[in-house]
Amino acid sequence: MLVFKHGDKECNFDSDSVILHDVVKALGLDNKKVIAAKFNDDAMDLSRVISEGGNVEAISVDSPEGLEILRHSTAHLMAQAVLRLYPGTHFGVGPSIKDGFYYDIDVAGTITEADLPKIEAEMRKISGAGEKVTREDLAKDEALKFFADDPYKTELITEIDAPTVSVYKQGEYADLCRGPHVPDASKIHNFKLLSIAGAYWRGDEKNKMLTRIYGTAFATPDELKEYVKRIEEAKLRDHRKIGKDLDLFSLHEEGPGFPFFHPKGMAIMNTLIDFWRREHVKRGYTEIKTPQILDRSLWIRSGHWDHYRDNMYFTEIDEKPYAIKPMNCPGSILVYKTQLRSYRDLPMRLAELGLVHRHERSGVLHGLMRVRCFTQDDSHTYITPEQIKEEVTAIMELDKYVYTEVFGFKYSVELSTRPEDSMGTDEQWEAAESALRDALESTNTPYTINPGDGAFYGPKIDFHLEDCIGRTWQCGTIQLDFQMPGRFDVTYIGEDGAEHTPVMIHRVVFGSIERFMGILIEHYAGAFPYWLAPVQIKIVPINAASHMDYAKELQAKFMNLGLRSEIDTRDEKLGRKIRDAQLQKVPYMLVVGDKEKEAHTVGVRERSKGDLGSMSLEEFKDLLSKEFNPIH
RNA sequence: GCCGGUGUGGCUCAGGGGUAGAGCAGCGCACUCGUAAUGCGCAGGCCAACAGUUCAAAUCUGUUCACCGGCUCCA
Repeated sequence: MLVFKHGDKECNFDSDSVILHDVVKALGLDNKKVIAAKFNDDAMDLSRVISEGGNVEAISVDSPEGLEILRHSTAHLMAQAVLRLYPGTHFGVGPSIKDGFYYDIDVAGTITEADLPKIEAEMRKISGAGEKVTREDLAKDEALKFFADDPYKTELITEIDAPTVSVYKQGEYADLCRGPHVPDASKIHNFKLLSIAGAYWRGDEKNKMLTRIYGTAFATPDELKEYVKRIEEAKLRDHRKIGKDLDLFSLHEEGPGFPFFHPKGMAIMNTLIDFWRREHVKRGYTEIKTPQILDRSLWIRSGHWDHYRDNMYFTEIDEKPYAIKPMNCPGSILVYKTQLRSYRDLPMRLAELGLVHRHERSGVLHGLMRVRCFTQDDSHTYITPEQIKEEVTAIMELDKYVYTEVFGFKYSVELSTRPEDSMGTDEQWEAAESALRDALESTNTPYTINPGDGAFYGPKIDFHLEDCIGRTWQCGTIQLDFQMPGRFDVTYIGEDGAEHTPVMIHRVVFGSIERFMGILIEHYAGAFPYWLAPVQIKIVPINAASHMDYAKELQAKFMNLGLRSEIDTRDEKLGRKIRDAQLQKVPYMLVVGDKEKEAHTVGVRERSKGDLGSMSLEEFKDLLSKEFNPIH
């Protein structure tokens, strides 16, 4: 007799084996949403035959686990449809991912986005027919025979470290797969194929490029609709579109990856820099500036020639080789070394807004997010080994303030360890890594480890901000460096009167100012908070002729106060001028007509609150002073 | 760099072997207007570049460049 339990419920079967679905039913757990079940914590198909007792739970399609199974099964459904439409297609891998699934396929000829509806229609046909999904366990050699004409599955099977593998079949399609899956295709209704792209087999660019089809599936039609809407909203926030609409920056064929900033984009960037400088002065930093182009020998000495050459640009001056800087550290070191330094000078925090150039492959360029030249809000901090923890903690504090309090981002922290291509000894790396770990743990900062992703000269703590679409962007980083100081004979005189080698911290907060702006544009959807808005106040005269003098008088006052204002000088109707100011996302619109001109007031309209009525200029300034503003 | 797609006036896009079109923006004129689009008119493009096929190319072919979606890489 087999005994099954779910919580305090129990059922018995007077047989040697039983189908899992029957157990689920007997325990009263079955309903239309159930697509799989857990037996002793292992997720399994409902059709699985069980020959021992144990704990059983139903997996519903609206649970995270169920959704993952649904999407995985949808990938199989798609594969079956593709096989019908494109016989002879071979299949790579087709997992479920965050927000959906993909399948990498090797198809004769090409599939384009225009073919997706056709594939989707075939999928609906199969789903409508309720194609059964069945599982079979095969010994490895049987499986190899079964998939003999499929090079991808053969490669996968060979690497599996188990005597048997499972194969899922639905109609003419069969796939090597761990499962579990929905019992039949009729469980799959709410799906959509999204896009098509190339992807290397097993993610290795040395391998063949397969065709990847992305899609998604949800438990309910509403959730699918919601998701599609979210993608469309994300498109509206695209910083490349908003950057054009709000006249912030542009990109040109003449300089791919080298963004051009327009006056309004510079207003934002300069405000960010203003904020950055104030914050750094408060925290004991001083600022330097080092050249764009430096002798190649410097880059050989720093190790960049050996480890970073492929990303660098080179040039020649008077027949001598030079390099365009991809990082600011060697320049900073030259500044440090201009004097003999004492332990009393440390920590020495040399900040630099350095414009660096890095060669990026053409296919990766993306608006402001991925460019070939950008400004790092860098600092190189020279400390004694004893100061590591305190200094790293202080930087983490700065990051937290900037990310959450000023900009309202969520972020996560990663510790990246030694990469393959790196310099230094194991002991140095171990010491550096444990110093960073210590700083993270003593501040109770949750973090994950990203093995092998450190810089070539040291491990790092990375800060990942989450944007409106849930994408994460690496911004801040804190890198511990035991290499450069030694390479450049950087020293300080200790209390003991002897020469010592300082530890160097490389760190950025914004990361790249250009990219940070891109993230902010998407984060705010162009509606920058008052302190950052490129145009803070739009003055809207009701009548272009008779109210212009007053409008100009107001603007002069705002200019004096250092506020960014514009007058709409067009001979248009008021409604039109308001609409355009709204579309430009200007925080405050000041309507001025006869009434205001006479009473020396302004009609205030706030972009999200609407008309606030007339008030004196003093009252309006008072209103502005209540706005969040970290540079006051 | 790789795979696929795209490239037409400032912007968004239609057209597609017979010599280029719309809406918005711009300019002009009229209206002088109170919180999300006033009307009429004018002007603006060697259809990404270069080669080729053709009597004829924006349209077909090839190459290059840029952009878009991914992959790999990355701040």
